[in-house]
Amino acid sequence: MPGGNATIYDIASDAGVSIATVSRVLRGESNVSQATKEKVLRAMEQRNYRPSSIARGLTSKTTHSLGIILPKLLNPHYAMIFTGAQEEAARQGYTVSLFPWSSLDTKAYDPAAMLLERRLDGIVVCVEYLPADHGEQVLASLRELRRVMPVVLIGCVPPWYDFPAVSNNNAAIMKEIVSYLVSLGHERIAFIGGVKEDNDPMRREIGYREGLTEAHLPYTDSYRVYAKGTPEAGKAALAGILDSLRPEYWPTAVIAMNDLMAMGCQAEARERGILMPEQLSIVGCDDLFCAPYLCPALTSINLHQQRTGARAVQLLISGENKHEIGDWELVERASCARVTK
Amino acid sequence: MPGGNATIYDIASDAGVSIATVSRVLRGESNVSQATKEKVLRAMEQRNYRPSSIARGLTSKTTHSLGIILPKLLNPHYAMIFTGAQEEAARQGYTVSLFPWSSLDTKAYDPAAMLLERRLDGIVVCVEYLPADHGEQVLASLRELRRVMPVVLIGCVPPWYDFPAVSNNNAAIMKEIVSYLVSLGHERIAFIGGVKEDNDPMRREIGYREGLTEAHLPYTDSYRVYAKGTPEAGKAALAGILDSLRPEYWPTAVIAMNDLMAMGCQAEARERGILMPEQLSIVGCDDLFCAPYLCPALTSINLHQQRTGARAVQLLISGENKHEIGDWELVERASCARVTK
DNA sequence: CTGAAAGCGCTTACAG
DNA sequence: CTGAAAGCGCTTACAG
Repeated sequence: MPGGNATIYDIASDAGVSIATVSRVLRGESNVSQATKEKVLRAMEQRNYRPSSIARGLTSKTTHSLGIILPKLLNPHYAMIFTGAQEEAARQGYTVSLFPWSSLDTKAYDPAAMLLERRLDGIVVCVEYLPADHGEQVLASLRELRRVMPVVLIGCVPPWYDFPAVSNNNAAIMKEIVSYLVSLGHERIAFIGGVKEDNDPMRREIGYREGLTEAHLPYTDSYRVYAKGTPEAGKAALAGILDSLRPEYWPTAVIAMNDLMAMGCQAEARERGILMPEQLSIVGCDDLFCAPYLCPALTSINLHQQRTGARAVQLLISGENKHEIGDWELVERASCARVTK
Repeated sequence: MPGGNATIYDIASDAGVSIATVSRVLRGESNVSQATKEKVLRAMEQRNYRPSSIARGLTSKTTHSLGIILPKLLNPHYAMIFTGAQEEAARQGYTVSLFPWSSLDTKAYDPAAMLLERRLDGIVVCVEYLPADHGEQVLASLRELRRVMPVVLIGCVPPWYDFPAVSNNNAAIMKEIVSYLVSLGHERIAFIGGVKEDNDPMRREIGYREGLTEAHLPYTDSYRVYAKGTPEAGKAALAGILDSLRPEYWPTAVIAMNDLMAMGCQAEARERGILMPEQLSIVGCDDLFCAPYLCPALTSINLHQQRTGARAVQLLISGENKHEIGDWELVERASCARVTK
């Protein structure tokens, strides 16, 4: 047996000490004489001994393993969050396993699942959105989950949820995007994406309208389309706007909820022969790796997702009940242009 | 205590039976009378009892948790593999945690790490490439890892490695791409990407040259550039080719090792005002979600990565020592055109 | 069909 | 500074 199979008993007998002593040097306790410590260390080395984290977990009630619930790893936005979370976890000696939760927005989560049997030390939950019609249901699931293990939220988290979380001020982001487009002379600015959210004071809706108000621009229902965050949905959404309006009322700029939707918008505009950015400016969000390679290169919002994931893990491990708001930057690329009259 | 805290002892005493009996119904053994079974089930329900997979693991020597080692989750190619692996694992009651292994190609892996203490039931390792200069080193690491837990490989895996694996016939893929381009009239076909690989009989190099040979086209060193699989590297690689040749010798088509590199090639061509696909056809590989949204939409190879991940997990769990070769399809999009003379 | 007992590989008081 | 013993929550023979 090359290794991984020796137990604390083997080491103890090899070193001529008790298992309690071995356990002490294992955990780096100071109350062990230098001499015995070395004996034990040598024995462990020779056997290529690795303590079983699972046996350790049985007594210590801590598994050093975390979970993360994501809507969809295939969206690089979440891959970035996961990567940040995993790296931070590894740094602190934790492992993280993936639990997709595609049903977050439709069904109550069943905490009776695999999740519970794993005795995780905690879990990061990425909340994509809190639908107005059943946000309460989602919240209830989260609370139930929290009764059995520490939870840190990422995403849409109204302050009254009282969960440790790291989120973004989506309202502020949207407002800045609107201001940016206004500064380029845009007056007809569409906003595509997202379901009708609950009344999170930081929801995008708020910032979008505030931005318009500040610029003394009217809010128009025709420029606001609800759709889920996929390229296909983005494409269809823009098509819907264009089909419903006479060309002279077409928006000169559209803000997409995420880069995926923005990609779809580009595809639709391209098909229709709408020049970008001359006739249509587009802003996305998430700043995916492909944003610089789209046509035109997509202006987007860098959300520092890896940092977000890392912070969430830190909160989880430290147990702090903080709600942090991440910072972000508008990354200007070629997809936005000054309005030509 | 709402749940997750009851133990098998609680259930046993509630139901008025021994823990052995509880354990039996837990594991769904048949030799339990219907009556006691129901009593036990009721007790479990009332306590919201969830067996501890970690206690179970101590005795049964099986943790039902798998690992996956990826070069880089941020490349959607690997996110697809992971997703497929995770879904299949969940279906079979397994959990999978992520272990990035950025150092696979440079340093020997230290199996003494976290990996070992976790007592995983097995691990899927994605091998990006087997560098000619230290492929042996990588192989040695893999073998060492395998001494302590079951391993299934994904990626570049020469048959003589004798590992269970699911890989692609990269040679066949490359050959088909070359044939496809030849059928469009291309004669100067560049191949960008990958380090110099070891002598895997299915390596891309082989197929590339075979394709040329079959079309009675010369192999030209100037059209073969080694570079790693990032957009930046792809961009630089194409720039290198173009800078080194007089325009009349420029390739009319380039095959990129993956879509990431292809994106970089597009960017470089665009900057130089080279028309795509009229003056330059490009083929990628991996068929990332963004491929249809690039300009022009990128022709690529669909590798069925989710299926690959799922199969790897199946091999891991079943313990079969098979080497499977996944199938794939060329997905034609707008990035390739007939050569104009 | 059911139970008593040992054991999995650690940690944690408790003595000394 | 070190050891004997109990215990973590299960599974697994072994009896009956």
